[in-house]
Amino acid sequence: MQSEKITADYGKLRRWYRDACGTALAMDLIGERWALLIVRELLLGPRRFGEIRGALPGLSANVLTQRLEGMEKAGIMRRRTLPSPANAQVYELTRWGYALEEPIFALSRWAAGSPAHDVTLPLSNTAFMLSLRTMMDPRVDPAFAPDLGFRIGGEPFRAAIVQGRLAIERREPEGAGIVFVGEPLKLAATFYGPAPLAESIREGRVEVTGDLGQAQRFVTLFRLPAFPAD
Amino acid sequence: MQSEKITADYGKLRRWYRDACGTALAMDLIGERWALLIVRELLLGPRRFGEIRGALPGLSANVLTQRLEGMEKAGIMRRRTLPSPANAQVYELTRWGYALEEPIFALSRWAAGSPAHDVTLPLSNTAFMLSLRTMMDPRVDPAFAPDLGFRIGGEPFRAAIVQGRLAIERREPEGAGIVFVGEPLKLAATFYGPAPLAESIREGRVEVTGDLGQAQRFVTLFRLPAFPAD
DNA sequence: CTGTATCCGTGTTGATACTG
DNA sequence: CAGTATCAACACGGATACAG
Repeated sequence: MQSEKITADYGKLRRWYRDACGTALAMDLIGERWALLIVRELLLGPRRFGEIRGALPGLSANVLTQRLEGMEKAGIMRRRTLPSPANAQVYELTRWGYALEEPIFALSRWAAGSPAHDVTLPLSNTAFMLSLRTMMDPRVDPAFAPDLGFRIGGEPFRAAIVQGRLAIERREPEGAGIVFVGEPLKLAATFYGPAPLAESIREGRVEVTGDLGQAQRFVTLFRLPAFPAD
Repeated sequence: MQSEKITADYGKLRRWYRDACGTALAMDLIGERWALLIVRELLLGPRRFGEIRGALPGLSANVLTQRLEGMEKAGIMRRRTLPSPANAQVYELTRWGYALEEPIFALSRWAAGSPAHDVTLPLSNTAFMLSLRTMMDPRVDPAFAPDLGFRIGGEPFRAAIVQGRLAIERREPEGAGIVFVGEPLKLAATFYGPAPLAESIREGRVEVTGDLGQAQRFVTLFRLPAFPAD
C-alpha cells in the first residue's frame, strides 16, 4: 500500500521513541528484532541475502527484506552489485555500520555473563569467529604472533593477532601456521571449555594442523566472563 | 538453580533467538522495547515506578510492569523496599545490571553519529546527566578537578572528574564550586552546541553559579561524535 | 537463486480505564 | 502512587505465490 511506503521513511509505520538520548536513537536504529544479528553477519565483510538467511534460522525472508531496507535508509549498510562476472548483489556495512562492532562486542561480553547463557544452542560460523575477537584476552604477549587459519562449518577464515586484537578475514587458510577445522559449537566447546586442546582433538571436537604447542597457547587466550555475584 | 529457571521459561515468555551468540542473548535479555531505556533510568541509582514512568513518556504502565518483572527474573534488577519510614518500593540494578553501562555508552556514542540524531526531542534529566559521562573527553587534564553541582529539571546531582571519567551522584548540589541549573534540552544545547557558555547564560538556557572560567573550561570537554563519511 | 508481495495466525505493544 | 485489566492496532513468523 502506498500509505505504508510513505510512512516507512520516518513516519508512523514504526514506533519511534522520539527521544534525544543516544540510547533511544540506537534502539530506534538497530533495536528491531533481528537487526543487530544481521549486522553481526556482515561484520566480517559483505554477504548475500541467502547467506544471511542461512546463518539466521527463524528469520523469514520478508522480515530480512524489511531490515535490509530500513538499515540501508538509516545509512548503516548499502546494497552493492559485485563486478562482472559475479554480478551478484551483496549487502555490506558502511563505515558507520562497521562502527557497530564496539557496541556489539560490549553487549556480547555483558550477556556472556548471564546465567541463562546456553552454549549448546546453534551458533553461526561468523558468530563463532567474532566471539574469538570479542573474548580474546587483550593482554596477550606481543611476541606471540601466530599465523592462524580456520575452517568453520566449511567456511574459510584467516586470522592474526594485531596489537592485542584478533584480525579476521574471510579467506582460505592455506599456508597458515596453525589451522583449526570443525563445527562452530564444537569449536566453542574447545575454546571456552575447561579441557585442554589435546582432549578436544582426541574426542573429535576439532582438527588441528600445525604446531600444537602454539595452538594450545592460542586457545588459552579465550575465556568467558563470569556472572558477577550480587 | 537459577539458570534452570531462566532456561525453563525460554519457550514461553516471548520470542527468543535460541542462539549461543552473546549478541543474540543480549537482545533476548534487553532487546525488548523500552528495556534498555528503563535500565538507563536506573543507572544513577534506584528509582520508583512513577519516576521511571515520568521519565519515559510513551511507556505505558503495563509494559513497564512486564519489563521490570522480566528483567528482575533475568537477574538484571531487583525490587527493594526502602527502610522505614520511607517504606517505598524502588527498583535497582544488580551489579550485573550496572555492567550494562558500558554497552549503553557504546551504543549512545555510536548512535550520536547518526544524521537522524535530533537534539530537539525530549530528554530526561537522567539521560542528560548520563550523556555527560558518555561524551566527556577522557583525555582531560588530571589537574582539572572541579567540584560540580547540577539541578536538571529540578532534580539535584553532584559530579566530579575521577580518573578521566565523570562520577555522578543523585545528591543536592549545595556547596559545589560550580552549579549548573536548567532544563535538560537547554543544557544539552549549552554543552553540545557551538556557542560559548556566556551566550547560553545570556540567552537564559542555563544558570551558572561559581567560577565562570572553570565552568567554561568544563563545558568545552563535551562534544558529539561526527557521522563518519563513507 | 534472489528477492518481493501477499495473506494469515499469533504474540506484543500501547491507550484507556480501573482497583487497592 | 503503584500497579492490573481490557482491548484494538500492530509486528512477527510461516507459507505461498510470483518475478528476474
